[in-house]
Amino acid sequence: MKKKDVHSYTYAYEYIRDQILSGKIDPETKLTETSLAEKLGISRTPIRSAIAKLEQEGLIKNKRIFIPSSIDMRNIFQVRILLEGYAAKYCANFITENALLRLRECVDIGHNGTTEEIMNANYQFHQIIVEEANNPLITDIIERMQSIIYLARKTVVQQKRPFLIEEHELICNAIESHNGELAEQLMIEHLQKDLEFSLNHISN
Amino acid sequence: MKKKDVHSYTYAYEYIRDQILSGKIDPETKLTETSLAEKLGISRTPIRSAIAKLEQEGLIKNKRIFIPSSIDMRNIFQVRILLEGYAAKYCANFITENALLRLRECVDIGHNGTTEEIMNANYQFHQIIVEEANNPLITDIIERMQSIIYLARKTVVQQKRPFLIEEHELICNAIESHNGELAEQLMIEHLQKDLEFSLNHISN
DNA sequence: AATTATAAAATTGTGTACAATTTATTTCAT
DNA sequence: ATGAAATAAATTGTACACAATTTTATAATT
Repeated sequence: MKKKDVHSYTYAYEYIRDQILSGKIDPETKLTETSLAEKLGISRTPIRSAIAKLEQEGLIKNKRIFIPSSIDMRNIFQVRILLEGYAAKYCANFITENALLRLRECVDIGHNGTTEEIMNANYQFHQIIVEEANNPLITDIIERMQSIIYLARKTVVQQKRPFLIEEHELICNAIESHNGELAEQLMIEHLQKDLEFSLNHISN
Repeated sequence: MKKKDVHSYTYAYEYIRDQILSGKIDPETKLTETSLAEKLGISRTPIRSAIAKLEQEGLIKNKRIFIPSSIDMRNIFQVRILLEGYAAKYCANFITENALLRLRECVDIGHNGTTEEIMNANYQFHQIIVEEANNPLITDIIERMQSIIYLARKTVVQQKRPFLIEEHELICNAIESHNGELAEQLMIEHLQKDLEFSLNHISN
């Protein structure tokens, strides 16, 4: 699909990541460099790079798929609450006009879009807020957790958690009216509800 | 705890890391796999692993040493404030007796130790609080920032920032008396002062 | 049968050669 | 000289062979 991403290790990374996230790999199986290399028809070197990256993203641990426990999920969401809560508060004062428009668009898609579109809009909504916090480190940290966050988002969107979009809308409104404290509080509650719903609806 | 760390990539990692942190590498020079491999007398493969790790720790960027700007430092400390502030608050309720003792010991060493001992005690002080928050992800994130945090700590300790140890003592007291809100607030102010001092006393 | 010791297999770590790509240098036309 | 194009050099990406290590299976001892 890309021209620039001809590199084998990118290909391997995306392939393995998709296999894990779509649940096509039995969680028990050990991901060995050799077998993956054979399956993809490339050498072990790029496979190793790909696994290293997935390991630092927390999707793989000790060469095995890492399925987050409830506690792991709570830990991840605690970090999200701290960082995204801060980002929401910060946004209320410093968000750009353009970003606010895109944020509003995410809410709209949330109301009218297809499941796939909503999945993406949901991601974008949080991403915009994080990026508008103007702290690349925070963006990085959140980015690193995406693979696991994805699992929760899939659950929440596909199983249609109630008030999901309405909560986005409230956050959006709070940011628009420059109410940082409210935006932060709403974001915290929003994430807590996402967490609880995910834990009670373990899909795959 | 010390395993068979004969692995070349561990050796390479520690060597390169030390060279950077002690300022022995000119920030302009590009860290090429080949030249490092030659210098250390090993092959490029383990060098590559080492560089990948240092890159994800933020000490290297695009194969060049990453010297954090003032803005970068502020961003890093913003994350510390969020995570360590939370950890301090959490600690006030859930810290173990043993950890509290070790925390107190760090304060004592801060008063009486040598510069090197204080450096380590300072690290330990923050580390204990972070670990007692019982969230391995938070521990990981902080751990990943250590290399850069080290630069600030060196400045603060070696140039004897006023009230450094006293602030630790106050935080320790707040935790001991289960005053979470106070512990958090003190930690935030403590980190802010560390940041400002570091920015005004750029040592290397 | 359980436990330990030994051997075999699988897997990861490392070195090295070469290909692909990026970066630096030279050449040439204007 | 300046800038574009061509070329050379440096560097990274990949494959593969072999060594070191870890894991698994097998045998031996109690």
